[in-house]
Amino acid sequence: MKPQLQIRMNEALYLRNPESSALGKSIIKHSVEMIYAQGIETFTFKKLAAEIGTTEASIYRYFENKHKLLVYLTAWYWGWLEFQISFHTNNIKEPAVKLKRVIKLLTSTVVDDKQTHHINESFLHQIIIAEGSKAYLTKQVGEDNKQQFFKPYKDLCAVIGHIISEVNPKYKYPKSLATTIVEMAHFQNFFMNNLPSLTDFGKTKEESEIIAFLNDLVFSSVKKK
Amino acid sequence: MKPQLQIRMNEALYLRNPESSALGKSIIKHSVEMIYAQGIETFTFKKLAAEIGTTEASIYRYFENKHKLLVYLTAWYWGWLEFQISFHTNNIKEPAVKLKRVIKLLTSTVVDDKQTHHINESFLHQIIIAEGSKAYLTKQVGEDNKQQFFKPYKDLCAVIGHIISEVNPKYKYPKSLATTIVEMAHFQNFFMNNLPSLTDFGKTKEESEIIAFLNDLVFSSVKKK
DNA sequence: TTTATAATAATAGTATTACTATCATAAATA
DNA sequence: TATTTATGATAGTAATACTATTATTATAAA
Repeated sequence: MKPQLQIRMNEALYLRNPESSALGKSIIKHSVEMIYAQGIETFTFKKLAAEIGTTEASIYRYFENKHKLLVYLTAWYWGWLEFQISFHTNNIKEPAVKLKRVIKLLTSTVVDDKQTHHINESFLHQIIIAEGSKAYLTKQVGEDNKQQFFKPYKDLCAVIGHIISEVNPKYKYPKSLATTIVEMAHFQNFFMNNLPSLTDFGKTKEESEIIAFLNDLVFSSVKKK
Repeated sequence: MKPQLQIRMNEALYLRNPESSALGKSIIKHSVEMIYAQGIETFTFKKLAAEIGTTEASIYRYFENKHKLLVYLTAWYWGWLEFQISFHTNNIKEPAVKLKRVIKLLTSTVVDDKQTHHINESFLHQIIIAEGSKAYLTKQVGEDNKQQFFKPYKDLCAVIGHIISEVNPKYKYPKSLATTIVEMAHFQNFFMNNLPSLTDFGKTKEESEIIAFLNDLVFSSVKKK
């Protein structure tokens, strides 16, 4: 039996820790499935309660509202992804190789690790692509940021920024390039599948092409001239 | 007196053309002001009606719902911006110079042209930064796309893609780079002002730095090697 | 084993949102 | 002057986003 990977979560994101009970885990599991299937706009706590056979009131004991739940899921994802990245780039010395691996991990469809836990990472990956930016594109972004809700996202970007600086310490925009990589890994995927004329991958719809594009973009900029 | 610049709008975006009446123009004007001030989430047709001294029912005669109104505003913005770009790059022959000018126009805070019309372009620019991607990050993106709601956005990206191809006909990802420029012009601005540790411009908060970053990014990639 | 203590279920209720419908009236147009 | 059209006034509905209360059940401490 594999040790369950636990992502350390900011306690201000929930009222009761969903990892602490069967109901909590069920809330997370079915939230992911339902938001994946119907999108965050039409998803409601009432529908979720019906789906898992509990009451709205019970769900509100775990999460203050839908926004907090979305932020929770995104924070979990970024924490999980940072772990994946540190795991898969662990013994790579060459920073350029490491950066390529990061781009691949960011862009590739996640395979759900069924053994590990109740969260379907593949669904969650799709949720992050379509809904992730809504977590911070709000008027409360300042408040939420003060409460450290975006720390996992910022930490991940910082890690990528550091790798960029390792590749070329003189490159002037490591942080902005890091966020560009992360956001574009997702946006190009969304566009490829939904507004294909906005990308150069509309024909094949291959993730490998997004990876090639990002590699070209990143290494052209970062490489010493 | 300047000729009023009219942006040709997709008729499926509205029930009654808001440009055709004083009430319609008031709806647009105050929508922009209110969404700018309070964000799309807390903005409602009821509040808007109260603000402009009309009824909810009257507003619903112009727009089916809030989403359509947001899509209308974004479509207007992209149409307007494409006009700005064609105007300001009109007699530039050198494609690289043209591309630089485009990056500057995309990134710079718009100055409201008070003389021209009821839409405050400066507010609208901020709305596009914070809310623009919500216009297409939905489950109905396919439907909306079929109805051509995103044509102005796609047209603008196509124009930029063509300029990129003029700079280097052999560059492999003109479309994806075009969307990257457009999205990053906005996201870097949002991050700079709201989550500054994600960018390299948190200290100065200067738009000129975003422009420098994008120029470096774009020309490193596009230039023949 | 009893008892305290949590957690959940069941139920009800409120304010707001997102609309739709109807009818009267004012303004524009033919 | 008659008629079309836009708006205003008013009402109403279903769904959303919660909050509150009380009854049960499961768990864990004494």
